[in-house]
Amino acid sequence: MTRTLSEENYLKAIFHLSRNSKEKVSITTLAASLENTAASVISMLRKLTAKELVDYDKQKGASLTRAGEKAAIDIVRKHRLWEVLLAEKLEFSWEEIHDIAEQLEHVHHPELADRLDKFLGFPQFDPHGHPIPDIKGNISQVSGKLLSDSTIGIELEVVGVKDSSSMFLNYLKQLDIKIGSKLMVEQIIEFDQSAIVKINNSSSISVSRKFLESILIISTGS
Amino acid sequence: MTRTLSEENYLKAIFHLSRNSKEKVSITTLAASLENTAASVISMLRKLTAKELVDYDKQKGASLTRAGEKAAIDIVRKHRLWEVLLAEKLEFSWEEIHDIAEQLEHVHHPELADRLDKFLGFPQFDPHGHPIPDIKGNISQVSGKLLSDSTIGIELEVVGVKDSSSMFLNYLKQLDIKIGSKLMVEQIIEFDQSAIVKINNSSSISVSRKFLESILIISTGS
DNA sequence: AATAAAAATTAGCCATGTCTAATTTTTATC
DNA sequence: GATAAAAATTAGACATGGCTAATTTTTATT
Ligand SMILES: [Mn+2]
Ligand SMILES: [Mn+2]
Ligand SMILES: [Mn+2]
Ligand SMILES: [Mn+2]
Repeated sequence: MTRTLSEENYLKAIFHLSRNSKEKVSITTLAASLENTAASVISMLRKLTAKELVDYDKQKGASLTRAGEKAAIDIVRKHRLWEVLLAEKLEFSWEEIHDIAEQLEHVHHPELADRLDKFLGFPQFDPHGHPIPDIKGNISQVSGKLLSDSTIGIELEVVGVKDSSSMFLNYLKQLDIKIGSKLMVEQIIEFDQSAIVKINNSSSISVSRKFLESILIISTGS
Repeated sequence: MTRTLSEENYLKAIFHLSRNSKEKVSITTLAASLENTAASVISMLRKLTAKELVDYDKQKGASLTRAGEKAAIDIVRKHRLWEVLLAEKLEFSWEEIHDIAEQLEHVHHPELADRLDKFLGFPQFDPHGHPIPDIKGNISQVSGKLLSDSTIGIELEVVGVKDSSSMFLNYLKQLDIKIGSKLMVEQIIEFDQSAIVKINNSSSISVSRKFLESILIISTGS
């Protein structure tokens, strides 16, 4: 019952997509997320259904079986632990680690994740602020809420990002925003839901709605 | 010009096989080494020849071009660096690391090997006693010679193994032989070239010719 | 209910990397 | 030099995981 790289990527995609919306995942959504065609998605879902990793065809949409979720969490755990190693031990930066971890997450060995976990000192979050599933598969609550859901005029602290793409992270680097940075939403522009945000108590910049929905914060001030 | 996993495994196999015999590698030899059929080997060699990583068809046998050798050394470097990380940082044992490194060696990132190298303190040899190519691709000489080439009655020290399979390494573990262990060949049996070997100055055991050809030693005594 | 748009599905094709079963060289051996 | 064995090659097939181009089904919109 060994899983191919493609199978693992599908399981992970379904896992992440059903986390957000809490719903069954449609073919179209999966296709967009994996940058594959709907036809390809359907044939893979059939394969995963046959392997009893995915429930499908019942209604519209796919969801993970217990076994599928277990497999997905295992991949996510490996992905995030490798990211910690890459960042903390090998000195890679925020925007470099994700793509390497995409490859490392598919390395198979029954004890690998646990050894990494121990070596790294059982980290709770990866460098993007995402929770690392523990050895039993329990995932702690994401700390923080979306910047788009925050109140105007309150001091906020960045605790994570929702988007780990190097495109987004390079943008943040340019703005000198990282985990721990201070933000304050000064104004929301009604016209397009963009905002003026003060960074680290110095410069104020204009950012898009999409930006606001990609940053996780906690409020730390008045 | 990105390489597939299969392509990389062929390059590595040609590299190792032509190291030993210093000759061009035959289809049959490659097929045996990769556990593929001769037909498969031929079609892959065509592909690699088209990519100018392999010279073929000139005479009997394949060899690496300059570019092919560079690629192969890069893979070997990654393999051995990962083995050091697995053994020294993640506490995996001798016989576990090779199979994991077989997967890790295919992870692509321009700086990964160098970061690993630095983090590990620029190790010269992997846990099996094999030299790690440096950043420029230079490979230091294997220290030691084969146990089968040693003189009878001289104290020897194990500095490496020629066979990194878990099968062989588990056998060594059972015999309590590791790098640094002391050996002495007491007798060679003419009949089948097997030998009586004293281990760590205590028990003597009988080992096959194949065994003698799988251990690297230096002489340390009279 | 009729119709249009969106989503899902089917059918057929393709590249990669394998394989088996001939067949053709090449190399040894008498 | 003839002949047998070994090695290389060809031919054709198959599994995987993609794709495009219909077609069918479902969902919305008047
Ligand atoms: Mn992946
Ligand atoms: Mn991450
Ligand atoms: Mn490999
Ligand atoms: Mn090794």
